[in-house]
Amino acid sequence: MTVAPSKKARLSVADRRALLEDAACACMARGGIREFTVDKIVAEAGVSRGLITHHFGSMDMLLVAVYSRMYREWIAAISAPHHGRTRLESLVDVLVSPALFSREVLNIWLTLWGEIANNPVLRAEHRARYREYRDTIAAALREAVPPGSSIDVDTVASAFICLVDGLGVQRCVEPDLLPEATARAACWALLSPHLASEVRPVG
Amino acid sequence: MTVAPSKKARLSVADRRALLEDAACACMARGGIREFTVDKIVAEAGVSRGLITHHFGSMDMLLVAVYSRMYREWIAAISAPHHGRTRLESLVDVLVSPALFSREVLNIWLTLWGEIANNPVLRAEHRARYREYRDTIAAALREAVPPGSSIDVDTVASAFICLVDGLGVQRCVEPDLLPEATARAACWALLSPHLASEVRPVG
DNA sequence: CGTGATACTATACGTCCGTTCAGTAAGAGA
DNA sequence: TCTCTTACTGAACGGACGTATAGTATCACG
Repeated sequence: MTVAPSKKARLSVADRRALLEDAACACMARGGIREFTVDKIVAEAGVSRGLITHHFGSMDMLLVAVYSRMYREWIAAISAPHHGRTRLESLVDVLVSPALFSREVLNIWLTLWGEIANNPVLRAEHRARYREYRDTIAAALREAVPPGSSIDVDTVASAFICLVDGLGVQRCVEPDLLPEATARAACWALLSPHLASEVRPVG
Repeated sequence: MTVAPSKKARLSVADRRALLEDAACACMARGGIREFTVDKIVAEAGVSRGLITHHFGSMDMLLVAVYSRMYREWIAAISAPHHGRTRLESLVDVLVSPALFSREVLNIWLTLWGEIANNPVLRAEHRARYREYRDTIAAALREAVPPGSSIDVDTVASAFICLVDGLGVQRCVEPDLLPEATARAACWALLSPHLASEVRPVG
């Protein structure tokens, strides 16, 4: 369970913060916001109770750090190099891959969304990150639309993000009802009508 | 704020339960799961602390009651009579109407999803309700697909539900970024390719 | 006009929450 | 080797949590 590399080792601020964020994510993945508590997180990280305040100031600030970290990793994952396929194809594949489309990861997102909706600090963080996310998808989309097309890639990207979010909800709540292939098909059902025919994968 | 129709009136079990469920929904709509507490709910309802245990046994059971109620009302709303339009058209309209597509209602759903993902009792309740929900949409869809079409309406209904869920997340987290018209357009973008051309509304 | 059933109140209880803070010890620089 | 900074510990705090329960008051029924 608990990773205890050495008994009394002092870590750099960055390393210790990362370790606490990891532990916080593990707790959230396990039981949502109810597991996001000081006691659970420090037990997971194998440190003392005072350390969260020392490094983050408050639980709210740790929550923001976790959110920021999740978004950063998510965008990095969908921006990963694509081997001999279109950017959009590899992007969709990554989104429905076990790395992102797992109950654990999605439970963290679902939990964070519930907090964003009710936490002004988190919402401010969200605003900036969402823009970056949408732009990444819009860029991939722009490469795949037929030349001279009049569609607004930002709008399509927004709708696509909504679908991906909804697929995530479904997958998190009832994983067996939504296999990876079905999710991928749903993605292309939304995207294909806007694309040049040669870039549409088989349905 | 608090609805206090009479000072010491004794209500029927059904009425009092409904009143407590209303109060619980109001709290959830206001601040998610963090407002779903005994103190907040009884204050909202204007009753004493013991009443939740008396009528529901525990907070967990109240949560299940709230979930059941939300789903019942949601399905009733999308099943409402449609005046001179196809069932599918009026269904989509209701889904993006202020009655359902409001920050308050969606905040309750978002909160409940987070709980379903981590609460076995709620998940069992969800399973039955979701089936009913999907069947309602599949029925409306079946009326709109071209005769002899080979599409699987259940699959399309599932994908559509995911999109609606995702639109709800987006709308709840950042209402201004997703106006009703955009949401409606996203719905039809997913549905239209499967429909007979004469039933597609203008984009 | 009693009288029993029970909707409802109000208090008390133990647990867990996030934060504070005085104290400890590790490790870099001298 | 000494010293100073600070990462880190762990106990203590006040408050909020859900639940249990003894007591009160209301209404149906006789």
